Amino acid sequence: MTSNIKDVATKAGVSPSTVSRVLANHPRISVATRERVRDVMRELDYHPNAIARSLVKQSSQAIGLLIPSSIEQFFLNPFFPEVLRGITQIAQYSGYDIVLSTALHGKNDVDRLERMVRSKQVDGVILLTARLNDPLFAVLEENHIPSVVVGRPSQDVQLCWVNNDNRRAAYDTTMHLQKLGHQRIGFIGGSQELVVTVDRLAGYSSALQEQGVTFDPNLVVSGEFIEDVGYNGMMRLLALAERPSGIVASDDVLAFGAMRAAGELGYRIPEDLAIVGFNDIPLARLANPPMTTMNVHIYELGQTAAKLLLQHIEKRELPPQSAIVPHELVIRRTCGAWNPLAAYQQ
Amino acid sequence: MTSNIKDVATKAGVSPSTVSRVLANHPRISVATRERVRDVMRELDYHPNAIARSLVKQSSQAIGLLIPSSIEQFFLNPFFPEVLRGITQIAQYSGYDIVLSTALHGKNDVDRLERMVRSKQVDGVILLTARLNDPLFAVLEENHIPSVVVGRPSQDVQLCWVNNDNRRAAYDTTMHLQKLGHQRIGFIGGSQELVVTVDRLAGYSSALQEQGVTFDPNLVVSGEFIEDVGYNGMMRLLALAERPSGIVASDDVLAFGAMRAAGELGYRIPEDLAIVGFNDIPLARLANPPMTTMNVHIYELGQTAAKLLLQHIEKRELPPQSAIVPHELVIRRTCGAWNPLAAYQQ
DNA sequence: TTGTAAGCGTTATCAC
DNA sequence: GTGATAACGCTTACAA
Repeated sequence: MTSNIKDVATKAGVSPSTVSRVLANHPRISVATRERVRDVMRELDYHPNAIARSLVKQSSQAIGLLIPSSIEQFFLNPFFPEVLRGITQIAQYSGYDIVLSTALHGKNDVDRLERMVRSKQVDGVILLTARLNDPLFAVLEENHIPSVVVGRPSQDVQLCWVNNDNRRAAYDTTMHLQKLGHQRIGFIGGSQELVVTVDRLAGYSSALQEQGVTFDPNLVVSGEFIEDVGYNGMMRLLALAERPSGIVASDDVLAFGAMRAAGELGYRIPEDLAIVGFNDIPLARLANPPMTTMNVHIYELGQTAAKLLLQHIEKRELPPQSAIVPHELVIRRTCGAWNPLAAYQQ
Repeated sequence: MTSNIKDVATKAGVSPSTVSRVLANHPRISVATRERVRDVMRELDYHPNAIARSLVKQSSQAIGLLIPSSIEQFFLNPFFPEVLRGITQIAQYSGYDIVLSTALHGKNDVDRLERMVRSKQVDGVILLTARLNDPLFAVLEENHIPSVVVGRPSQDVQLCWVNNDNRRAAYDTTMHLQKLGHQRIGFIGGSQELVVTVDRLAGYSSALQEQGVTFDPNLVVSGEFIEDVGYNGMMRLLALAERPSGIVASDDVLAFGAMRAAGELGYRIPEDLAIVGFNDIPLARLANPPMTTMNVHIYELGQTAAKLLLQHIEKRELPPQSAIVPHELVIRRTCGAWNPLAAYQQ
């Protein structure tokens, strides 16, 4: 049916090893046989079996992504497709495939991760989220699996990671609102189990503290990274006796929800309420008004993670490394700081 | 280092085949040995090698996705993550992994597809776009690879596919605008090389025809599925001596671009200009004004594709099947047909 | 109920 | 330069 290396060898009148050598572009092989073997390959429409090769080479030329068990969460927020895009770009360039671990329905993340790495399906893994005290880190460390975490491991583990300086980034956004005169600033964040939430909350409160404002837990809401959470959170904040005049949202999707709530209640943005998001997703620019948001360079985050992983796959003895991807506040209209003359004031 | 089936066998005092049998939950195995082997597995922290298993079983329990060579295109439009989400959901449930074919930098799609399927890396493939006269279809057909196309193959091939009735869907959106009194309706679409574009264009013009309006090529623009194309397209249409009063955009991202252009030129939506999109991406609802758009149930498209593929992987002799996923116009504010009383008019 | 042995399609190590 | 031969780690007749 489908031909194998032996068929090619026989038909070309050589041994399988020779065929394997022309496959690998081995230098010490005569031009004549190389050509002949190549011809036969074409003739037989031969394609080497990647699985067999992986078995003997003990490497699959693939990197695994552990998708959070809630797939919904994963693909509904533009963050993930965008990291994936960065990862894919690097993988593509280096000839690595990407396998999405989805299997083992009903099993927990630890099992899924173990299976993926121990079964030799992939040469390394990228973790797409970092939870507080995440048991996955231990699995990676114990198994000495080349791996990179997108985010910051909360424990002290010997692992590679790529992150933003989230504390600083949140500090910067909060400070931006404070400089615009806001005293009472609310925070709408993701799950408190995520390291990123904790870090951004810390940055937010350190900015308050620096301005002599005491942290008010009533001004903080958190939940999943979905629009509804932003909507409901904003509703709750606006129902407060002393409502905030500015909002730091830890994700653009949350900010969108917050804007929708504010709009329904008749608040004008930015006149009555300033909102700053996080991520600078493509649609932030298209929002009405266009959204001020902290660009964390998600694509670069993905690229860097993949590069780091590939390095550690090729040289397994390399010590763990980490990288910080810079952030950058993109000032548009929702914070009230827009200056239409800026372009002329160089 | 990492233990294999032989280690387990030795330590448990049985043969490798016995270990293999307990792995496969073979019925005819004594409870005693099963327990003993299981204990040793745990003790040795044994995980079966998936690659070796694939080699002998001639199946990888993975399905491949051929990502369009322009990754940018792929992840930048919410359409793809959403199909992927549907596919992933089904794959997860059935214990299949997903491999994204990204490798072979610089090679063309045909090569990438051939490599993926012929190298036995995956048990089947899903094609995420259908181009006019796409050479990929022939590759799939010739190789008798279980496969499903998301979209409609333009040629007459013996392949599974899942699609919307795009002709009808575009007819419906166009008709919707016509019923609202629009005579001059523009069309902003994706690449003319995609079957989906051709189909929607056909539906658009058949609706015009039915209303006795002659098709005007000046009212049609097309390009990639990116926001800029919508923006520039709209600019061009609005520069026309006789500008359209309604727009059918073949993608919400295009519609967003169109709205931005209209806004910049001072046109009010829907008073001066009606716009209808396609896809109902999450942010369509959040647009300002909220966007009227044709929901094509992308998630279901992905699910159906995956289900079909899995069926054909398990029973390879099954004849090709196809499925149509229903569409549904979601009326919001950009078409001017919003009726705030609708909820009370049951 | 369990063991033996062949084989899945490659690559790597020696020879020559 | 090229060819035997032995892995790689598993499954599966066929025996026992």
